[in-house]
Amino acid sequence: MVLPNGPVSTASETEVMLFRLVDEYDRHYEAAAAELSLTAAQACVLGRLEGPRRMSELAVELGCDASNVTQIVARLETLGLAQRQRHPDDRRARVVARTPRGQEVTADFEARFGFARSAIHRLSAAEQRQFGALMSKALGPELDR
Amino acid sequence: MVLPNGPVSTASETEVMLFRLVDEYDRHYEAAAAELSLTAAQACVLGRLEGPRRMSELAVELGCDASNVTQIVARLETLGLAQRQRHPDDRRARVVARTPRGQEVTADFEARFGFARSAIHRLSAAEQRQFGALMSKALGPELDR
DNA sequence: TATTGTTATACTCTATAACTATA
DNA sequence: TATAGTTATAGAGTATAACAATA
Repeated sequence: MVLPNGPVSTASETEVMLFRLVDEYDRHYEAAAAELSLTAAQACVLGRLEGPRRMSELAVELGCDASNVTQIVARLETLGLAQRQRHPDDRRARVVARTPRGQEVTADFEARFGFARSAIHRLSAAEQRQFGALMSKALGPELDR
Repeated sequence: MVLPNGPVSTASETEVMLFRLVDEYDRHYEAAAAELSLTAAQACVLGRLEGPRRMSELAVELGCDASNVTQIVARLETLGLAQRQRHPDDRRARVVARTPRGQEVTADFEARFGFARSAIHRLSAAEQRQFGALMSKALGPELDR
């Protein structure tokens, strides 16, 4: 459950909208994963395997402990969606990649998780640009990652 | 971990910004809770206790099972932040409310979780209105809850 | 009989600490 | 010695099923 609090008494209308936006986003994300019998974390990791990734890279990217990545990737491997191999240059390291089945599931997930797209497509092209610019400004200097 | 996937290949710039916005929101939420030794779920439930709430109400609102609410509220009770009492009119039901200490912690949490406010305050008043209107339009008819 | 909430159970996420293999 | 990853373990979120108390 990653739901934000409901609107607080001092919240502006804009804050309330932001809260709902985040809430809907997260709910749609989990629902799309569940439709494929995946947890959000599994869908999340699988989605990041555009190409072979090192375990450590994933941990940094997700901001979580390496042991956590180990477990999730192990599960994806059991499910036949990902595979670990030794890194050719550093035999301590491992690289994870999607299996062909993992590719399919990823595509399926992205098709189901249409929230971002469908939400944005309710806006005109000009509104989309405006929206992006406003989010960028709102996020401010935290953009570094 | 409720991180969305990284930008997919077909993602528009606007989608990428939305992804980052949601990501930052969730991270700040969890971090603020952790600073108070709370989990996100605990902070979430505590934040919803503006007044006495029925367990069943909370479950519906959070979109989760009642047994889940029982556990989280029980933990909040152990921590001295909330308290359950029998509903005066229906002795099957219970109402949960914050303790005075729970009030303090809630205020503290909201002060720490300044993300929404600080993000929005990077925008001018006119931009805030625009941003709110765009989010509202993007969310579309899902606003019913 | 239906509803509210709890308990028991099981699975997953997550982190910490200890460990193995490699550098 | 330091780094990459795993294993063992424990706390928490979550759902399902069975249950008690009340309606």
